[in-house]
Amino acid sequence: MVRKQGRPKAGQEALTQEKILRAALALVDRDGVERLSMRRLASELDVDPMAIYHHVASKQALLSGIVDLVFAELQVRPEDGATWQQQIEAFAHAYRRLAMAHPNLVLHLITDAEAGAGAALMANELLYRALAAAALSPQMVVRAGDLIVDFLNGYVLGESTGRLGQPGERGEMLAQLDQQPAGSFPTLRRVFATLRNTDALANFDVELAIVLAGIEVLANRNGAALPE
Amino acid sequence: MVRKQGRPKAGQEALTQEKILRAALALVDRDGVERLSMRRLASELDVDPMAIYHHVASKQALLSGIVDLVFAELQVRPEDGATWQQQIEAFAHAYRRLAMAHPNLVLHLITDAEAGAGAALMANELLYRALAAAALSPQMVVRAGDLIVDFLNGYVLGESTGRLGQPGERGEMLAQLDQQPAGSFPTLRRVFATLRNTDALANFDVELAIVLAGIEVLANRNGAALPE
DNA sequence: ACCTGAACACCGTTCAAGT
DNA sequence: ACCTGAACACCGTTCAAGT
Repeated sequence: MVRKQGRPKAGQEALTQEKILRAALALVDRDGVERLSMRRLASELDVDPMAIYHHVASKQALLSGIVDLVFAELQVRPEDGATWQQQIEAFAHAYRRLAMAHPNLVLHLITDAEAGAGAALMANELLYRALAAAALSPQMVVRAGDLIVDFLNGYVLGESTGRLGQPGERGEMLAQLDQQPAGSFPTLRRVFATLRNTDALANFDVELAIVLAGIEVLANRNGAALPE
Repeated sequence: MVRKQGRPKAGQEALTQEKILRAALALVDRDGVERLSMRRLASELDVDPMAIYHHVASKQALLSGIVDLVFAELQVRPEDGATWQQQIEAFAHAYRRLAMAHPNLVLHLITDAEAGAGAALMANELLYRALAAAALSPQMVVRAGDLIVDFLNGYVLGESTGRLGQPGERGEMLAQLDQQPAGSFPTLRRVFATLRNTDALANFDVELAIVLAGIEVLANRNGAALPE
């Protein structure tokens, strides 16, 4: 329990920002953001709590650093022969995979805008390239891009907070519904009646397909494409 | 600063759950969720911090209570002559209005699934009724409903965290872009070049319209509607 | 029954002091 | 230059004590 004071001698590993961020990410992945504290992190690193402040400015900066770290993993290799729909699907899947690799961080991933800003740039470049290939006007490229990002954020947020617990079950909602007076919420009952014990499945892909279909409609309806 | 101890006499207003929740919501609306603490709330109510625990079980329960309170305000009057698109638009606008009335709470509104569960039931009933009217199969009603909710959540989250600060400016992103080496992010530059100083506008409605167009495509493509 | 006040086990962060 | 340790101003929550 006794630690050396002062600068570590050669041979001892020094504390670095990278090492701090990695440890913090591991802690968040394991226990959740709310269990991340400077003091816990320090004890994880076997270091005085205040040592961390020499490498990161504040807890806020620590979290942004983790977000950056995770966003840096986002890589979509642009396939050349792919249609614009396939490009967007590839991006969407990469984004979802990234988010679900760190479910406890999803809220911050989505929310901490100025962290991941660099990654956001790359993400939008990919997205806009695909949308421009769909022959949308610049205005519509931006709107369609925003829509896709909004949808993705909403989806991964729902998924990470366990909106639907397990395949097939729509847990809380069905439970709630069963407590309501008979005759209330008729449409809900009708829909779920035909759905109970239906396997839940590629919801993500279906929702994305609807969005893409909507964008396609707009593309066909809309003359002014991006100038080359 | 000296307060009476024990049960308040007749004539003095007693502390109630309702009063606590209202004060907490006001505090959140004014200062943000992160400034909400039991102790601050108590001092706002001119009461010992621990008095609150007699009416709400924990801070978590307090937050859920606020979320419930806000969701209870969500009311969409179903217009009879409306098309299913108009019904969904009405719902979407009501949801967005609700969220933007309490921007500091949006994250919890979206995230705290088991709070607002009752409101979620009503919301989904409205949504499903509209989608069933679009002649979608039960499976597709659920997917389309989820998509709309995902989109709405993603949108209001972005809007509440100031994704785009003010009309016309895409602040952070443009700033970031200007710092990058020339030639990088070609599509982004091309899109924004034709967009700078274009007024930002009814983005929400455009994004929603794309979603509705996508759902319409699916409705036409898909035979098995809900049985009456 | 309802409110109080001390206490416990935590926080993030500052700052002077060590090596 | 880098790490430590005490200190400050906070937290949420428990529990015994007041009226």
